[in-house]
Amino acid sequence: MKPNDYKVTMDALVSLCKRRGFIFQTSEIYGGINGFWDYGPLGVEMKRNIKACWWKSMTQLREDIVGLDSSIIMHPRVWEASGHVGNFKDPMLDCRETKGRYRADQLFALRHKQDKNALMFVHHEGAPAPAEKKIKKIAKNDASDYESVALLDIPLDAYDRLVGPDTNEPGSLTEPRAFNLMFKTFVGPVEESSNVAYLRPETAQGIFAQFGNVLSTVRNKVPFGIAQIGKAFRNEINPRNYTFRSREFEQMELEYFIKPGTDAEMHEYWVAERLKWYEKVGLPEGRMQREIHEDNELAHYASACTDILYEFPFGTQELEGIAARGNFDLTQHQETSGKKLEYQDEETQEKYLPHVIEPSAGVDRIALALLCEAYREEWIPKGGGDVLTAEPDAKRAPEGYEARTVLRFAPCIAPYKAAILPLVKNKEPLVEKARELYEQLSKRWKCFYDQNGAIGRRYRRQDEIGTPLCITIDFETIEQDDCVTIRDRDTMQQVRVSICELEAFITERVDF
RNA sequence: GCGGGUGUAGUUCAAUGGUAGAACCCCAGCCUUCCAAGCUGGUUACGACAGUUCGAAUCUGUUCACCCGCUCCA
Repeated sequence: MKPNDYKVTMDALVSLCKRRGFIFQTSEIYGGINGFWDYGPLGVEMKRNIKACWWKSMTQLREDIVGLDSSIIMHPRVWEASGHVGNFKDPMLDCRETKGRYRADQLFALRHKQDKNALMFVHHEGAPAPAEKKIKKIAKNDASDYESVALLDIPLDAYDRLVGPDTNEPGSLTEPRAFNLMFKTFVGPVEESSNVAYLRPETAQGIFAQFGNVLSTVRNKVPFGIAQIGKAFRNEINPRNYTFRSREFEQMELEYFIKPGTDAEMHEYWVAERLKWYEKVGLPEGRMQREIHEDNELAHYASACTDILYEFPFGTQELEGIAARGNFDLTQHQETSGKKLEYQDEETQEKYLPHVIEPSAGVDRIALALLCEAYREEWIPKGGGDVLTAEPDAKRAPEGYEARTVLRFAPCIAPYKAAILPLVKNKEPLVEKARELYEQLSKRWKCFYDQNGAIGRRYRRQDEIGTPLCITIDFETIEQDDCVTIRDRDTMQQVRVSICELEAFITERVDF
């Protein structure tokens, strides 16, 4: 089995994440709460590294993008303008039989004009034909004896006489329930409706709402972008797959404002840019997919949308969506707020609302993908030779081999960049030198100091948390050459490096 | 939201309605000159709440969480 073919099981990964402090269930001592997760000491380092790599690639390595950190709670009218309030306050209902889900306000029922206890036939708005057929077939009546009534006007105690749009038996429809995916809260200590506010369901709207202020302070010219990283909240109906679909999550969003008409070209550019970034943080092309949304799947304001997906053990799922949103959002905010958000093109003297390309990525999903991708169980031959990738179902390594678990993170993602290890701990000069080196290197990188137990055990422990480099101080370091042994996580090969060249050596291998 | 499954130590697993055990991990000490060595000692668990019972990890109910399949995912 080739190393790249290894496929982790979620059980093994979840177990390691807890054991080593990457991810914990939130408030676990109280039994947890569905859809929320905590990042432990290693997880938080890893997640910060993901965000730092993104932030650097956006705001440091290019001069056309600036950052923003907008508040999580914004004026409620932001969400009216964006469409989030209007689109998600609708009551929905389910069919127990077909498992279908419908918007209650889009359904109507044919009700017998005289017989109030007769069966009623539910149909979609403007499409009564199937229900009329059922009147003939099931109720043996004439459709002209029936009148159409909005489903929301049907009393709940009559629901057992409703025949659903896709069934022939009554009583399969549940009561309508309000589905609003936004978290509600109150601003100020008094809980009244005039104080209702929402936890943002996406960071993007903070960018659009501040478009004017940013534009007037940074003097950037179109095309230019505003980047933001932050928490967002959605009351997902069904959180699933470990941290993949959480109710509280972190987004990295870029709104890249462009000249109208360049949408297709810029959209393509950003899809390519983002794929390059994924490759750089350790998600190889082979496990990534692109999904291009067809015209009929697009939201009404979008002209193109491409999802970037990763092959998780539980299925191929979305990490990032890159949408061409036209000027929908700026138009909405301009209209709702009454404030001009136009951009003046200095060359043409033309005023317009820029169009926007929106690469929107989920930090937690990327973290999960990176963990899945990095996880390997390997069999190491005791006498040297080729390392084997463990067979998934094998309980233990074959004769002559030892098992190791390793997270093969890209170094820029690894929680610790290097472990500093004195070869033995009961020889004071070694410990002293190691501590000195640890303190020196810690000024530049997150490092780990460990003196406990045999050196081999310490190497394996670092393998399991993905530390790319182990730096060992031995007697030669002290007595002879002022060099250290650097052991590589992936190859397990060792090289001697002079301490004065150490920082350059590490920089070359771990920096993004 | 529907259906199915599972909850015992950090992890993986035991325990006939009657004293909750093991392995690995972890911690401390000893030892140790490069890939999970050894010795000694140590910490830590029945998801929660009710009920049945003289007695519940075990039986019943409720609930919470996680997993699988559907569903949903602006």
